[in-house]
Amino acid sequence: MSWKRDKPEQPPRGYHHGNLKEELVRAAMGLIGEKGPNGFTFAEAARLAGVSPAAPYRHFRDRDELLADVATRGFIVFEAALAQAWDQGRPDPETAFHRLGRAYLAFAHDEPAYYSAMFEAGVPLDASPELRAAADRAFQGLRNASEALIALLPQGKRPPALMMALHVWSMSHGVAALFGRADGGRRPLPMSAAELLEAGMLIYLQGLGLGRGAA
Amino acid sequence: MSWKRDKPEQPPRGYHHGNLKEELVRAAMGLIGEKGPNGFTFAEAARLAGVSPAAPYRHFRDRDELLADVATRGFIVFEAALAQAWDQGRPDPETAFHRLGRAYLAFAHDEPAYYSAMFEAGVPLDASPELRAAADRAFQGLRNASEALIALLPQGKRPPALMMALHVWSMSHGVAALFGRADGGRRPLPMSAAELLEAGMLIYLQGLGLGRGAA
DNA sequence: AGCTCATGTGAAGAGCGCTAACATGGCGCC
DNA sequence: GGCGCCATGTTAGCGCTCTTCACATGAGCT
Repeated sequence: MSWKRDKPEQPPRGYHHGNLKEELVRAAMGLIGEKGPNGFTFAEAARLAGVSPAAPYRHFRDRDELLADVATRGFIVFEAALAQAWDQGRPDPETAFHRLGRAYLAFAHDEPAYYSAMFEAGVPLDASPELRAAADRAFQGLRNASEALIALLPQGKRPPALMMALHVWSMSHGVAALFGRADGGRRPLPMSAAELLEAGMLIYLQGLGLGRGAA
Repeated sequence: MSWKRDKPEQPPRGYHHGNLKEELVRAAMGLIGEKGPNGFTFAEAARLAGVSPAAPYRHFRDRDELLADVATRGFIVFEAALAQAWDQGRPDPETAFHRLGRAYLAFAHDEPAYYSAMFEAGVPLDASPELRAAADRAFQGLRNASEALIALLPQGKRPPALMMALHVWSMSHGVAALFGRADGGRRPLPMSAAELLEAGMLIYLQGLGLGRGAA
């Protein structure tokens, strides 16, 4: 015999779902997180949300728009995480900066769905103005942190903050993309991705003249 | 009126193609290069090669195997390009090292199909032993270069070569992935990706104590 | 109470991955 | 030189996805 609940946790709903858009996003994130951005399927997200395959089209123009939406939300959460880690450079910029690096990797590791949608799914940055804006704000956070660090240097020896921010982002993304994910199949390391990035950043800062005690 | 050649360069062939595997790889690379690793379709590659949609399965178990094959070839070409740029560290390791960096970006820029298959398509490194071997050889090239540079440092101040190679790869990949592609939609920069990487590497080397004239 | 429109459903077309059964003919063997 | 094997091609078809269209439902405003 079968109880009426064929699917788990299916609070009976009427013809209208009421909160479909959010549920689709959550379903999509679950799929992306476990099967990668390509394993995700519009139809399957609909199935998980308990609606017909055509229903999602009332909320997203197409599959790519859902992906872009996830990426946008990702950048927003990302920026918040970075801002919290940076904490306005307290107690001092160097300490805060290393927290920032760890936060970057933690995000990539703990939010694979967001990170995938943001950097691996091939979503063009200008898929929507909101996406671009969210990405810009996140980058601006990195840039502000870079500026605070650079301010510790004597005037003659200050590199452009934009360049430094780009370097930081590049190295962080490189480490995260190549070694930071749990998605087996990539290279095993003698050190954790976090340690690798931390060491790399220390060397980089040293090169700028921000070595320990140099300030 | 139409000349008999409906499709360009279609030398009439019999039932058997004769060189289908190679032609499929070339078709796949064309598609990946212009539409990304997801835009590539097994069926379309077959169409480009002028065979039926089922024919590719005589040469590749499935779509992923073709992708892995492209990635493997990519790593081989990549390793050759890096080795040529490194040129055994001549005339001196620093000069050769910067050539290496430029070669990395040039490869990412000039061979988008290879680079996509290698780093963006989500092909697991152990999809085949050949793939893993090719990737390992490429990395070994970077590692050897790192070792040569490190040898310039006084004994007490030498970091692990493996770590340095990982840093170099991370930063290179980060720059290439975020800013180095022509696939519009990403961020416009006040400097070229090559300049960005060059500057980053200079700062990093400076941090290691390999600054100009420090050797 | 009645209307309207956002939000759902079902059916359907086109395309893709992949398999199975069948066709062809290049090449090695006698 | 003729024969047969089997690598390599073909056609047919299943199940799935994305997407669109016409239609159904009912929540909320007037």
